[in-house]
Amino acid sequence: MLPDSERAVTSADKTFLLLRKDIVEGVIASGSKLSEAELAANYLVSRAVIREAINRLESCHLVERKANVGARVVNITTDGLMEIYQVRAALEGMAARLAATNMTGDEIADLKKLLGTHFQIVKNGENYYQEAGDLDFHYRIILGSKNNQLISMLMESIYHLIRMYRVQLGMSGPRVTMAFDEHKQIVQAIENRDAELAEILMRRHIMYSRDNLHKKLSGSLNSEAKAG
Amino acid sequence: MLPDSERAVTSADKTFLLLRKDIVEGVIASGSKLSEAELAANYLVSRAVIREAINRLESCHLVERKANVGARVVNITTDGLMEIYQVRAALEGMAARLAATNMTGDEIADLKKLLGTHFQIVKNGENYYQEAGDLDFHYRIILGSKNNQLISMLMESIYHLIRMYRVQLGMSGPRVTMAFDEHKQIVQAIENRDAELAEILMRRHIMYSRDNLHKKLSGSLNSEAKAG
DNA sequence: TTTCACAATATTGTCGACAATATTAGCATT
DNA sequence: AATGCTAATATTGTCGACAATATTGTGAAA
Repeated sequence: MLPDSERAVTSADKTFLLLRKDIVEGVIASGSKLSEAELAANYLVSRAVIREAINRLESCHLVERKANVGARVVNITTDGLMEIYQVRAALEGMAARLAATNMTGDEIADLKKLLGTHFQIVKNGENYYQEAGDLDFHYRIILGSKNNQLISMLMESIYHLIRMYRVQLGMSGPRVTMAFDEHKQIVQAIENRDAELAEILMRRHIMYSRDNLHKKLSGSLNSEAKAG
Repeated sequence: MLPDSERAVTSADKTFLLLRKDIVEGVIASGSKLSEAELAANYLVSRAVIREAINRLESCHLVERKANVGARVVNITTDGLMEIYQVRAALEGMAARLAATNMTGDEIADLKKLLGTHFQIVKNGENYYQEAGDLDFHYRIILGSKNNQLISMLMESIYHLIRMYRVQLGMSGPRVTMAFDEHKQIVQAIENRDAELAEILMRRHIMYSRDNLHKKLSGSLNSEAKAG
């Protein structure tokens, strides 16, 4: 059973999830305006629930609202993605540090098992890393930090933002090149309860990925400064 | 003139700010239920604007909502404050790192000037550090990071949360013991454009403060694990 | 032709009423 | 008396209408 907070019970919950999905996957284009009336018609709900959904999207930093003007999906820029990765490095680095102390033996064993399945995939000649598997790896460490503030920041806003970028920039899918060895090192550090090293390795892992993205994107996307 | 995002233009804006003030200052007790009807009557607005305000308070992690049940002000616990400080250390450490690279010469000069006025205060025999001054110092470095994601996370949620704890635990006011030397070191690192050191020092500065709080609070406040 | 003012339109903000859900109170049964 | 069911009450969720604000379009003056 899902935890109480994750289950969509109310109409606004469902609409929020639908809207988030459509934004993340680009069905609603980045930068486009969100008309309350229009959305209410499309999603077959009243403006009130659309407004509540939009408010929550704003909390995730997926849309920006201006009073008496309306909401727009955030613009995708290289700079924006780089900023997010910088924050991610700081937070997930700390998560790895805390996980090294706070994960139980069982949780670490599970993590190693996950790593084993990933190794099988790599060994079997498939030279890619499933995105889902990568996410699973990171999720476990984030949850392993046992810090609810950290968990909610990463899971409720940053990860959806990143997914939006990945999907819309075509960086998603199975061709993601793997960093299996980096994952292995991180798990080893956690198993050794070496918090300091776990943080350093996790941060480096994320910053490598950031540099990769930067290389692929430089030139292909404007990195304009935000206009007033 | 205030930036567009800071000006409260709509009724929901104003109510949000009022409610936040009252929660942070303990006028509305931590753990207490927020009845929409009651608040609507007290603040002389409709339930719709109360609901919007509560939604925003939830984004700040100041209240928690449960579908069809209602919203409660978050509970204050030692563990909670420790968690927040851990996140703060990670984010502000990163902010200091980025500030060392991204602050302009003028901004650094201003920061040094601010440090000078603090030195005057300390030298003049007042053995305390004004809380406002401390905040001002941290704000400048956060803004100096030039990372909007980082800025919004720290300014829009973490800092209000911390202030709530400080006010309600009586840790506020002018008796805050100063860490002038630590501030000085941090500024020096930024001036030297030593990003690595700036981060280490800022993180240590915050973790010292965290340990201080922990000592003062241990025993005086329950640190129960969150129930179901 | 350009620019400014003003009217017309469209969009967001706010409200009160009703629907759906949770909580409480009372009663019957064991 | 304790437990479980049902009805009554209270609270949150949703809706459509109206108010307030922004945007657009039109026309007059320079």
